[in-house]
Amino acid sequence: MQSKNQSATIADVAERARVSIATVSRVLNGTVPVQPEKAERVRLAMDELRFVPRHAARVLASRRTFTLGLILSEIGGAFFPLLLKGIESEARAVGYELLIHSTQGQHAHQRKPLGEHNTDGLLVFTSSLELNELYRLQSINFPLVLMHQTPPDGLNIPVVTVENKDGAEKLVGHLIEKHGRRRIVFLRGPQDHEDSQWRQRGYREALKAHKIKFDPKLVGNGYFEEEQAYETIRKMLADGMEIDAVFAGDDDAATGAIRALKQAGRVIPRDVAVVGFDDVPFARYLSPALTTVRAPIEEVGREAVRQLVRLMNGGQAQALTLMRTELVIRESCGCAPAPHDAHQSPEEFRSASRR
Amino acid sequence: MQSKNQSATIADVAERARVSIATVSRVLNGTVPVQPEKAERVRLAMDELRFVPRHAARVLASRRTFTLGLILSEIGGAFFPLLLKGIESEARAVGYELLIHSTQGQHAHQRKPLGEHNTDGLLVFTSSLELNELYRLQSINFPLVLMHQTPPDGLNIPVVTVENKDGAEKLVGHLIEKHGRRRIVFLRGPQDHEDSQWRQRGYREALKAHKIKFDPKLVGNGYFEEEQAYETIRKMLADGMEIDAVFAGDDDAATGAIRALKQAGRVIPRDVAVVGFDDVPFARYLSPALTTVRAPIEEVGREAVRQLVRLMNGGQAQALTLMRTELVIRESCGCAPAPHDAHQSPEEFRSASRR
DNA sequence: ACGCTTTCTGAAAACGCTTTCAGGAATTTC
DNA sequence: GAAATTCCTGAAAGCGTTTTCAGAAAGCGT
Repeated sequence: MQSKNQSATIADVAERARVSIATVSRVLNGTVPVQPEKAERVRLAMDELRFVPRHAARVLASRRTFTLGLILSEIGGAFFPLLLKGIESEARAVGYELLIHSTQGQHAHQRKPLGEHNTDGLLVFTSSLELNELYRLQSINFPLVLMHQTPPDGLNIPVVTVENKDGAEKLVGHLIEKHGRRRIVFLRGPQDHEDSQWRQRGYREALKAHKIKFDPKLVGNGYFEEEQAYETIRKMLADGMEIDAVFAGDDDAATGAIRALKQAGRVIPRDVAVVGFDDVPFARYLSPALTTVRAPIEEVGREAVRQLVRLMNGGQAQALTLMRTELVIRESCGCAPAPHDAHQSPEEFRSASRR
Repeated sequence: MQSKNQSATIADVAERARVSIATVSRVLNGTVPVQPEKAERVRLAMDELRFVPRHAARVLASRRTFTLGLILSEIGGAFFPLLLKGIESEARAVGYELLIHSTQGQHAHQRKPLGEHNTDGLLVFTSSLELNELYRLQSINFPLVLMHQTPPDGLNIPVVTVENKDGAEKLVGHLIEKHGRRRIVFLRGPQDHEDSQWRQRGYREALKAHKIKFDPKLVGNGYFEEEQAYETIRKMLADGMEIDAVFAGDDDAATGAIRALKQAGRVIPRDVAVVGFDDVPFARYLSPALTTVRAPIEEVGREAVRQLVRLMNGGQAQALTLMRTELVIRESCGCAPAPHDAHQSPEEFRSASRR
């Protein structure tokens, strides 16, 4: 029955174990008890034939894919790997495979790469899925969890994100209170990125709380990217804009801001303080070490999977999961390095002692 | 026929367009010309019914999954996202979905998560797949491409990797020739990581070429991880070992080495030079800016997909694709920073924008 | 107008599983 | 000891596509 270069099927196993294919399926899935002796025969036959169930057949018959999809706009930056790590590890823990797709800007595809036809549920990062696709999936009751994006009007999709506004407010407050900064640039992220909008709100509230007038000129585009942030700060400096701090939107942008400032001969943090957001792994290794806000990104990924699993099992998910963020004070805001700080460099001693 | 909350099938479309399901399938896949008028009716019906083909049914019938698998030991470090980005973008470009699985140390799973049952081909990073599974897949002629690992004896699997030995040799040579270092530590990666072995070979050849006796004590474990490297260097220093340079195995480990050295009060590069490998994005932002070897990691990912596609299409793949590496001199080796600041050399601007 | 290709089409057979259904054997209940 | 229950099993009906096969329709050269 089993041709030599064709992998074994459940029928081959059944034949060899002298049972029906139904029984083989049962020992495979453990759905219903099987007489131990037969079960053993089946297991033996599976081994001998090196039987591996065809996933597609299984999916087709059971209408479950045991796969979940992750859809995001772009792979890149220091943020992404953390998120992915959280998602992947949790998905694996609950026995799901992970299908990844990045839309990479192009929203136009007719045939949707990820959806009810190949996954049991979808994790959607920021605005990587078109609105009407979101509506469609919701309307067929397809399990969906949003990350870092609240659902559009009329949609009731659980979301997992971090406490952006609060973090930004504390961060900017710190800059004002502890370091007396008043001309603080904000580098916003991509237009449709909700994190950016919340952070901007936090920025403005901090200003307001300290009676500093909001100056729209101090808001520039950082796009959460090193290069873009570099360019924006470079231009501001070239235009002779007076600034004494930069809240860079995220850590990638902070990196670019630092580069531009150093290039222009500004000393950080003496002349201009720089702070980021996220606390990605390399933030502490920047020079000076970056003051930022720690966002539990990996945990966001894990939690999103958990919520999705609840949904896929027919349960209810929490409408909003807001992860706490935490201020991480290092050097780039102007705070002195800790006495024996492991990350301190000679150069950093210098700028610190000059103050 | 189509119940309200059940998504449409090809039969629903056929009925509405008054054609057979075979015809629907044909306009779906464009396999065989269909009378334009009918084709239009079919397309209309598909739209109206919001028809999305069930992936599983398609896979089962066609015996192709249009999915490729990526299997790796761990998601993490600065290396991984670059690789993934290359793989994902190329996979998308050639119309394949990407299934990801990390073995995360545990090699014991009986049921293989990725294989011929759910993918058309597999990308295997380092030694993330057991030997016998590799043999099994090869024996059934399953398309396989190895990344950063040469195939075990008897297996003839194409591999894509980077020129490790050459890069390491040049790097260590530079340390010796230009900076007169002679007590150079090498932090090796995980035991089974081939990159590490080649780099170590390059390290030894450079020593030999300059008539420096190899001292096994100077070889420590870095595991390609910040924390491990930190610990190893810390211990070496605490033991009073005399060293004047560290070749850290990779950039992550270099970061840890730098931290340990700074903490012990050593000035980099004056007292101890530090160099890494890979040139991950943050390498240039370390302080001092890291001298390292640029490995075209993203390109490795892309090329691996290309080779795999050739294999999946029944063609021949190149047995070995060796990507060139390139020395990137910055400050941590002892070379003077560029005129204004190391973060600003035109060369670095360019490469920065590449990411 | 006649055979002969060439195009297009539909019926039906896979593809390899899960799941329902009904029945036989074994066990329990009274 | 008969009836009722429980437990296990196999036959067969899907799951939703692609693909083969044979035939109908249309085009072509003479």
